[in-house]
Amino acid sequence: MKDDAASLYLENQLCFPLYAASRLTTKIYGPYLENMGLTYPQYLVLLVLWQYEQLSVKEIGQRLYLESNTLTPLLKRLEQKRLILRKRSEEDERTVHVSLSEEGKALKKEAMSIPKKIIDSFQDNSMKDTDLLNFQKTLFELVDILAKKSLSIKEGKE
Amino acid sequence: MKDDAASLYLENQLCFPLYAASRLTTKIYGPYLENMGLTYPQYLVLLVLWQYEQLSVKEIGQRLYLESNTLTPLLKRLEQKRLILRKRSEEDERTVHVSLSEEGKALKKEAMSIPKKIIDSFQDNSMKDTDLLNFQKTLFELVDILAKKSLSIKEGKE
DNA sequence: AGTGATTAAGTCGTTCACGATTCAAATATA
DNA sequence: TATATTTGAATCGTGAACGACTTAATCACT
Repeated sequence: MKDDAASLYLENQLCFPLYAASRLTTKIYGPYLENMGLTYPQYLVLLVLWQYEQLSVKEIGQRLYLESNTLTPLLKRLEQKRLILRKRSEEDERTVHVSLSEEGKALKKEAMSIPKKIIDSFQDNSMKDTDLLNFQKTLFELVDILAKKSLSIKEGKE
Repeated sequence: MKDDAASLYLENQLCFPLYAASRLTTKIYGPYLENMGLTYPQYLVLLVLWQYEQLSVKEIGQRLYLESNTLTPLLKRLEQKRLILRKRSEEDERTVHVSLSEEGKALKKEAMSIPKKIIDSFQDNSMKDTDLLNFQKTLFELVDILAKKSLSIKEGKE
């Protein structure tokens, strides 16, 4: 990679296409989530709760790479929608346990049809399944590396 | 892909790792941009202006997949920092031309050192260059497909 | 037991994203 | 030429993200 002006252009960067792809994929989810009255980050929280039943705010954050300053207001909105329950732990009063309400559990059935719909809507595209699988694998590796990196940045600061 | 609960889990999805990777990479840019007093989206706008000198709000949006409701306030902030100029076109009073101030142009030199620093900070990682290049290629294809897709969703709505 | 550090959640302020809408200018069409 | 439609930018409201900070509870160590 040459250290000249070209390296500044969008096409040559990694961060921009990730940023664009993230926003664009979220937009594809949009109509389906709107039907359920959810935003994408709210859907992600439910996703981990459908998998783990009960988690602390901290544990949700570890899975989504988010912190309490983002999660607390979001969880309050999910609570207002009667989809989750928040309860302060009795063993450790610092932690708050988040779990699904009956409505929250019920929403899982509806949500299960989304991935298939998203995939179907891509039937006409030109990407090979093998390419996509490979891509996904690298993407997860990247997330892993980035998470460690950004953690070390944070610790370096402190 | 089976249409059961497993397909809901984060590990099996594409959108979540994109979302995570996007936020994590932005965080890596953080310290460098902070030195220049910029946010990542502001940096992106300067990036396209360093490449094209002058663009309308619309044209910037086409390159970054953003619309005026996001760009207008952002551009005003860049104007306040004296990095760009905004001038309503005389041929077509609807469009606003955005161009770089001298300070904005001067910032390019500083910005040029960032990509190398980011890359260097990844020296110790385990990803092969070839994998990364392949990944980047697929990522751009994906952005292209997603952009078309989300455009057709939008038009279908209208 | 006492105190100093750490930890989990929450608050606050700023900046994105984005849907819905408005407004004025330009274009198309009757 | 009138009028309808489209277009580019801007405004508004809501919900993320996130840095910096606060608060209260727990832990670690003497």
